[in-house]
Formats: sequence, C-alpha cells, structure tokens
Amino acid sequence: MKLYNTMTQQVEQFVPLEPGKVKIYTCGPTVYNYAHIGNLRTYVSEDILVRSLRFLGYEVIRAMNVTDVGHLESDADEGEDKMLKGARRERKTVWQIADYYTDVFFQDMEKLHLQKPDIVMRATDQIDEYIEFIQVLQDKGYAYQAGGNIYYDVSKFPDYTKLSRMPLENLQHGSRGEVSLDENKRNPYDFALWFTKSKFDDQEMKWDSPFGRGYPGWHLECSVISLKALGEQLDIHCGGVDHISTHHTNEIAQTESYTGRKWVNYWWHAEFLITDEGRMSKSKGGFLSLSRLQELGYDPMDYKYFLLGSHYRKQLMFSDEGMDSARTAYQKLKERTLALEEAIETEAYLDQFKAALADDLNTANALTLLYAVLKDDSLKSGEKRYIIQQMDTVLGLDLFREKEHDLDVETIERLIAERNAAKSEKNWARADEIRQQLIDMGISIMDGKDGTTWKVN
RNA sequence: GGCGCCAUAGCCAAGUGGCAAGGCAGAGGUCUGCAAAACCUUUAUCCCCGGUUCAAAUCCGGGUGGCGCCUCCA
Repeated sequence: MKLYNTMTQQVEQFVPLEPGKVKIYTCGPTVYNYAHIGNLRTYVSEDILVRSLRFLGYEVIRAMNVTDVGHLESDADEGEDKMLKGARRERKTVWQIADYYTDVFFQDMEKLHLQKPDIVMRATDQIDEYIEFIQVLQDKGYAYQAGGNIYYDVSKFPDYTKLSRMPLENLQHGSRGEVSLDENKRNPYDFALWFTKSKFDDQEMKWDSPFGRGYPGWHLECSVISLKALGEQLDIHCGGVDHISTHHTNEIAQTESYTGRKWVNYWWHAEFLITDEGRMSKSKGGFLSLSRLQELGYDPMDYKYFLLGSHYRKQLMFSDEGMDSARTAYQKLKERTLALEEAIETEAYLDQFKAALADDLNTANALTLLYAVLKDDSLKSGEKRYIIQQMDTVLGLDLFREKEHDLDVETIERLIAERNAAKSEKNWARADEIRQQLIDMGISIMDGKDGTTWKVN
C-alpha cells in the first residue's frame, strides 16, 4: 500500500507500527448543523481508505470524535459559539442540537454506505481526561495560565510547524488583517486548552475543573480521544486539508508534549469539494446537505460515484453537469451488474484492483476496472458478478441491490400481453398507448428477440 | 505576504519517459412497426516558451491561468 504522507509531502510505502494491524484516527464532525456534501466527501474518502486496507488484508481499527461542544468563530475568545448559535436558531438546548445533528450525520453515513468507525467518542464525555491532560502539560511546562484561561506555549515545542511548514512569523499575516489578538497569549499562535472567561453569559456547556469552571479548547478532544482509543502512537491520522495548518499542528504539539514521543506516522488529508464560488462552507451557510441533494433528484450513490471518479487528493468541482453524468453512469452500471448471473469464484482482475487501491487509493482506475470486467469476453457472466461483488466490498456502491417495488406484477404482464396482441395486429396506436401507460407506472419495457421484458425505472 | 495544490477532448478524468485509459454528452451503425435498452464504430498538435533525451503529457527552468489554506471549518 502506498499513501501520500503530508508530513513528508511524498507518496510512501505504508508500514504499520505492528505488522498486519492499522490504527487510524479520523477527525469527526462538529454537530451544530447538517453535514454538507463537501464534508461528506472526506468521510467517503476515509471509508475507502479503511476498506482498502481491510481488503488488502490488514486488521484496521478506526476511531473518530464527535464534536458536540461549542466552537467559537475565531481563535480569540470572541465571536459567537456555534453550538449556542445553532441552539438559539432552533430554540433547543445545545444538547438537543448535538444529539439531533449527530443522528443525522450517522444517517448520512449509512445512506452513503460508509462503515461506522469502530470507536466513536463524544467530545463532552472526556472532560476528566482533558483536565488530566492539561495538568500534565502544566507540570511539564508546556502550558501557562493567563487571564483565567490555560494556554499552550508554542515556543516550548521545537518544530511546531513541521506539518504545515508555515514560518511562524507569517502565521498571523495577511489573513485579511482582522485577527484580533488575545492579549493573554504570550505568543499570538499559542492556543487555549481551557477557557473560564467567556464572553457569552449564557454559555450552556461548562464544567468544574482545577482551573475554574469552564470548557475545553477545541484541539484537545482529538488528542485525548485518540490516546484513549488507540494508545500513544497511531499509524494514520486523517482529516480535511484545512486542518493541516492549525488543528493538526496543534494536536501534534500538545500530544507529543504529553507523551514525549512521536505520535503519528502518516498524515492523510482529503481535498475539498469546491463550487464555482469556491469552497463549500458550513460557516457561510448556503450549502448542500445530502438530503437536499436527494430532493434534487440524485441518489446518494450517484454522488458517491461522482466522488470516486476523482482522487481524494484533488479538489473536485461540484456541478449539475457532473452530477447528471455520474447519475447516468451509475444507473447504467448498476443495470449491467444486476443482469449478471450467479457468482462464480475467480481470481481474475483482483490483483489489478488491489494495485489500483494500493496506488494511493486510485479510485478512478478502480472504477475503470469495473468497466473492463464487464466488457471482458473471456469471462463468464457469473465470474464478472463475483469480481464486481468483491470490488464493491471496497467501493461500497451497492451495485447489487435490486430496486424495491410494490407493483402489481400480474397487471404489468397482462398489459404487456395486450400490447403484444395489438402489435401482432399492427395496431401501433394501441400498442404505444399501453406502453405509455406502463411508463406512467414507472415501468420500462424492452422488445427483444426473446419477447418483451420490463424493469422498474 | 507566506504555505500548498492544480492545468489532458464539449464536461469529468486516468496516466509520472516509449504509438493519449475509462465515464458522460455528441455523431454514425446493428436491432426495432416506431422507440427504449444493449452492442459496434467514431471524437485530443496533453495551458505557453525554452531545455535535457534516440524518445516528454510525463523530467528541469521560466511564464500564464485557476483553486485552497494561513481565522472555527472536511
């Protein structure tokens, strides 16, 4: 297996810490609103990663957080709390908001046929661990108290920017110049571990701690949950590219300060789905959720096919044209696979398929192999089914699910018989009338050499 | 300003030194009463300019254009 490692900026041969086993941490969703289809792209890519590793014979354990505690809108202790904002918008408590959107998130994952991570932990369930973590950082001299908050002192950690490669003096420059400085910080790039001073009087999520009643900083959860779920070292840490420069950089600093050793071997980042107006953003509003996409007439699998046609490390432009193309291609593909006969075991094509996956998850080529299998005359129909079934255990495109319908088969077949009678009398008007009637029922008919067959649209 | 990514047919996209995969759309054909579906055929001076090489979409240098990140964000 070859994977691109953001830390070294190279495609590398993947070597796990322990032979045959892989420990993966994936940054999870913040549940103050619906996930949009851009967010979901990352989870689709991560699912392909995990399933590919499993297909290649690794035993994989994957952990993920659910961020159900408020994020502020800026790095300083100001702006509105997102959980609170969501709650106010919907007149619910922050806890209700978190539960609701957590459920929706996992429903979206199911719609896209994504495997649930082996371990899922909520950020708000780890408060004791955060406190212990912060205390260790204080004891080791990495953290300091100022203005009621606890901060991580970036200057104490050598090579703080090893992942992002961003010179520190540039970190605060040019970002539209609107970053307000938190005067409590020793360095502008220090980050909070624990807040007690909040500008929101009605902050709902607060906990007692030795540092005062307050709430945790927002990089803590991933470090703590990953330590708790997977131990002090990880094989792969996943997330979106936007996490490279701040979130993951901070995670590395605090985690390695805590454990005193290297934490993650491979940093894996998924690129964004973009639109002609730039990136799709949760904060900006006006985004497309999976449910909304369904309302527009696309199946979640159409979207997944659209994603798999590209590479996880390339920005992908979302467009109606792209989605229409994917929908047509997916539906055609599915019809062809459903027509295949009972599976017959074979080894053909599986090495090529594994090679495509092992090549830094080349899903576009993996998809092309599906078409190669379907076209290959040297294979029996059943062998094609077997191979594609195997491939679908990784791609998760649900290629063999028959459409459910509660149609009256007798009526359909009676109408077809009637139409065939009309046809033999060359009563084309009547034949076309019956065909239209069937189309209105959602049935397509095909006149072939062996008579007329039908299918559900 | 800094860090990074990208540029291949109408659209999406593979390819990482040796005659340019695949999908969608289009065109022509087989089949059909007409259709639909299926199948067959067909569609590229690889952003520009230099360089290296017997050979470059692929490597090197220089441009141009697009995007992301640097602030919570997948």
